[in-house]
Amino acid sequence: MTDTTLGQPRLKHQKQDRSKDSITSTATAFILAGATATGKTAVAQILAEQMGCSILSADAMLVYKGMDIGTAKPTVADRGDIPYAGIDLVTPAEPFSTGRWIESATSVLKAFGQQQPTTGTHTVTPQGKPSLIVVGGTGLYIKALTDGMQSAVAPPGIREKWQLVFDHSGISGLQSELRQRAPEAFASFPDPSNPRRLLRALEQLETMGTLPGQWKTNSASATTVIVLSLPREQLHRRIARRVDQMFQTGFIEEVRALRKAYPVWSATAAKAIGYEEVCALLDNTLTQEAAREKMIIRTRQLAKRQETWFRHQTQAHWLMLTEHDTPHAIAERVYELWRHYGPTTIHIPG
RNA sequence: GGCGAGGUAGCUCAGUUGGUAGAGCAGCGGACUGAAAAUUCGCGUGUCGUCGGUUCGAUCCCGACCCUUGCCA
Repeated sequence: MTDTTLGQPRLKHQKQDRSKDSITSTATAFILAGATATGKTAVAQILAEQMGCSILSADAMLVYKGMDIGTAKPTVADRGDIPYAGIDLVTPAEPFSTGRWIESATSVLKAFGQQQPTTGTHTVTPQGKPSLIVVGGTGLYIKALTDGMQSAVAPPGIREKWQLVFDHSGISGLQSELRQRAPEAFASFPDPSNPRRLLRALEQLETMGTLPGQWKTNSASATTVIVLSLPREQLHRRIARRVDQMFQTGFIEEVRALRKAYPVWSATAAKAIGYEEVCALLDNTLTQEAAREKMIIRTRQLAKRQETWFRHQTQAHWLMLTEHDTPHAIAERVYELWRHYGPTTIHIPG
């Protein structure tokens, strides 16, 4: 089959990377990405059923238990018999991070790694061998998976320390701290007015002695992610429709119940699109029409940022869709592309 | 119908003592290494309601008209 010949150079390339890092094992997965509301969840479900795969969600908001309607999480009925990982990992009261997601993903991959051949013939559906579909819109999670994120858990207190610097002396405080510690790195810092990145850079510098730089495995050229995309105007229409559906299917009630169960939410969960607005609605600081409007706008802006990420940060094959394409038809096209590219090899850390 | 206020970017508005105009939001593009649905950077020509008048020159002053809005009838 043509799959294997196409897959060959990639495998060689990745084996080289593997030797210079202390990565012990690999797994393979098919990766499906795309902006929010492009329909990737339904497509992944169909493909998982047809191929006998499990699904690993790469989405920063599906990790929260109970945040279902507003995150467009597939329902239990939607999921059928397909095992899902990467969802319902923590409560909205707990903070979450990319690191925690990788941790969780790693344990999933380990289970799959043992069942997968590391080299040789990869077919799209290895007979009798369950395979993994990674689906999601959080580009950083996918890239962390495919390219290997430098790992270091900062000891508690360090971020707080730098946060304090920021609170007291603002962005210029962080800038001068970084300039002092790493002048040449600061000079070429990509966006020096971004407090998050400055803060994280200082945190990492203190913890690991290095700044964020090279990805661990430079396999971007070998990884092909399928990205679903709709024309902007059609996507905007779908977003508006989906937000209205959320309200019609009890979104406000969901948020009300969640607040009762968890009076205080983590900073990450509290910023979720829709949840922030409906909380404001319940606090009477926003009308329902204003909440709806704001949700639609924020979702559109998210979608735009997601597409920017996939355009520039991942080796992607874009699948241009129309709103008239059915999930089954899309699934068929994705399947063909997966046949063509073969699965992506993922290095499992540890 | 009378009196007042207003009609400027997709929206909300600022402004020009007359030399053809700029903010916020939206939109578009970019960045992104453990907060990522986060955070952050860049991009502003639009018959200044319409038609006349005054003027070297009008979006600005004057007149008429159209539309919106408030109060009084």
